[in-house]
Amino acid sequence: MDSQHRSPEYSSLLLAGPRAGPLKQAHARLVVTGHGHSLPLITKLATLAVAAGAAPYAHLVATSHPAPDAFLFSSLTRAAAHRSLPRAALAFYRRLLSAALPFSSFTFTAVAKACADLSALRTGKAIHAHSLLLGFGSDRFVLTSLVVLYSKCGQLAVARSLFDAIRDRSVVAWNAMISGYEQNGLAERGIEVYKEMQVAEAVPDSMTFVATLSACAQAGALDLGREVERRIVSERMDMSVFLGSALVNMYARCGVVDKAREWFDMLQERNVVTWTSMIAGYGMHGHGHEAIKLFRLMRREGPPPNHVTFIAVLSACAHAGLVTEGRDAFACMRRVYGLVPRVEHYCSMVDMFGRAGLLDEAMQFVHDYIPGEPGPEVWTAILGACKMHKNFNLGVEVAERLIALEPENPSYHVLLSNIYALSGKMHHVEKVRNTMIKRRLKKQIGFSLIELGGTSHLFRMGEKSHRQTREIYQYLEELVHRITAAGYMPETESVLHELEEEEREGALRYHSEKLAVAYGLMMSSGSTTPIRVIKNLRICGDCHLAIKFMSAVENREIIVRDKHRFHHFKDGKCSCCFSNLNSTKTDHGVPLLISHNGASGDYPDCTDLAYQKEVTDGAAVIDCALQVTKDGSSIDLKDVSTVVTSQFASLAVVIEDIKHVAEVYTLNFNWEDIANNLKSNRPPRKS
DNA sequence: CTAGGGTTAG
Repeated sequence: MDSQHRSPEYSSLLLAGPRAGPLKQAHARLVVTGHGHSLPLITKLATLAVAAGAAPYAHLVATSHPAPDAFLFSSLTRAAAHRSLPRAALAFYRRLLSAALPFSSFTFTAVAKACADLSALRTGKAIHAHSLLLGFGSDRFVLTSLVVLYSKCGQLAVARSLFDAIRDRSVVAWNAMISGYEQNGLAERGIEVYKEMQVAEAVPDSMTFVATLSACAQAGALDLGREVERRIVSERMDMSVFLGSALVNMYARCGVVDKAREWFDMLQERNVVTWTSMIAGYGMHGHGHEAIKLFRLMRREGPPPNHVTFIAVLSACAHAGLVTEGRDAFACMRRVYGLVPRVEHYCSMVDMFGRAGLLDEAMQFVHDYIPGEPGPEVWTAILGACKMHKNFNLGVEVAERLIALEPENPSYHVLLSNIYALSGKMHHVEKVRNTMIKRRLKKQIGFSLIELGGTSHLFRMGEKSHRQTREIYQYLEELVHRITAAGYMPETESVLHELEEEEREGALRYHSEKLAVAYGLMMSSGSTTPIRVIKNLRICGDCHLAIKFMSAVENREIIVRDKHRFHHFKDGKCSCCFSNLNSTKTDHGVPLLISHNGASGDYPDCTDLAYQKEVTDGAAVIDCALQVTKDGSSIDLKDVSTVVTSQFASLAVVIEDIKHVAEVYTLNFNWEDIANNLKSNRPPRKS
């Protein structure tokens, strides 16, 4: 609008835009016309160069200026962070430091994002401390960027404490916190934040819904997913490709494939993620043919598939026994799309041959296609096939190879003992067991969840803490009698030491998934809605068989989502086994609400302890640095020590963190004085 | 003569 007020030089820069070639021409013009030292022009030039991806050139332009100012380097820092050039952003930030130029909060948001992109926790902490030293400790933009930083580095407790410290939280801050939990596998906590947001009457935007739907997908929280969908529709939100994909993904991963497809068809815009989510949804539920059909359509009229698409396609083929289709897909991956297969693709292929009983082909594939020495993932896939098709000699060989590769990994010992158990060599099973005990190797603990009437019920093997324990066990006993009468035979030997499974002899009938399913059936007899259970590990072979029978004798659809996929049990069959896949009908109607926590949540493990420690340390750093005066030149030692000694446990951490800031950013403090002062002001120990 | 921040899908 005011282009007539701008100099021709400035206009020529704008005209060049974020393109390296034209920018260099404009640069030449600046030099020739004598504007080569104009800071505003050089700033615009260098910033555009960063936007063009030419960070080294921008760096050269900026540093060759005789008197660069703060505006120049902070603009460059921002531009680089924005273009996801984190290393360049940090380099420009260091220029500001070494030139002793002033900082603004804008610089910190940029450089925090750069650290987040790099997952650089140590540098990120130093930048955090530095921002505190300069008095930006309560800037809501800086705090939000730090929430993202600590989330990306897996430090959720620190992220949360910073989030809590934000006064007047913006929707961006809420979104960052929801997505932070979700990305770290703590979907339940993300959902809690979404609910807190409602209570706080903060206004959500489309990113809020995208993040929340992802959390729902991860947690299997179908009811909340539907609620979010209703809001999206009733508020007439713009259906961006992000939002659309999030909806497809939510429905697909919650097991409502038809609804996922409805959205998929309805969307105006579909990209590779939308297509991949839908294909993966089909594959996960055993609809291999649908997956392939959609993949073919994608090849004809969709965006080019990528690595993730091929993982979905190959896994769908493996589970549906579509060997020819899988082979074709694998072949076109590199030839047509130039994608180099990764270990996941190799594993899916091996798994595919293995499941189809083509063990020789699997071995041949490993030999012909996998470059170098195959990794443990590939051997594990081979082993799965050996187990399935009872090839004990090869199985033992492979398991021993795996143990040699990673002696401390408990799951390989479990696999070996499974093979021995299946082949009836019980004395070998005992030997492996003893080895595990001697080396203190423990299996992961499994649990299953079912949500009824808005309350989530968690079961571990042999769980006795539920208030209806007696009824549940009684119900399960009766159920086992009935399925036994129908022909069920416990897979005793294999279950005795099942893969990644709850163990303890004689307790196989009380595996967590059996308890959860029994509870669901008991509490809803007479109903026709499917039973939905989520398990954190893979379902065990015996439970798989038992639940097939349960679906028949109870005439109920039972859906179990395990670590890898969905199992739709109906009429004595499961959707995951292509050999008995006759009915491919998906669920419909209102299912029992299921909730699930991916990692810690209510489930007692060591995570919460770790959280406690983080909170203390993080709070101490913040409190301490807040006591430091704004220009960073002097510290009131008394104030610092008062605060820090109240957080006595984390004294060392505080000193270390601030020291690190000083080293990197050449701030001159007298560390010995500070340390001594802090120590002498320690509170008396409790007697 | 110079901008303007932090958050999204498999």
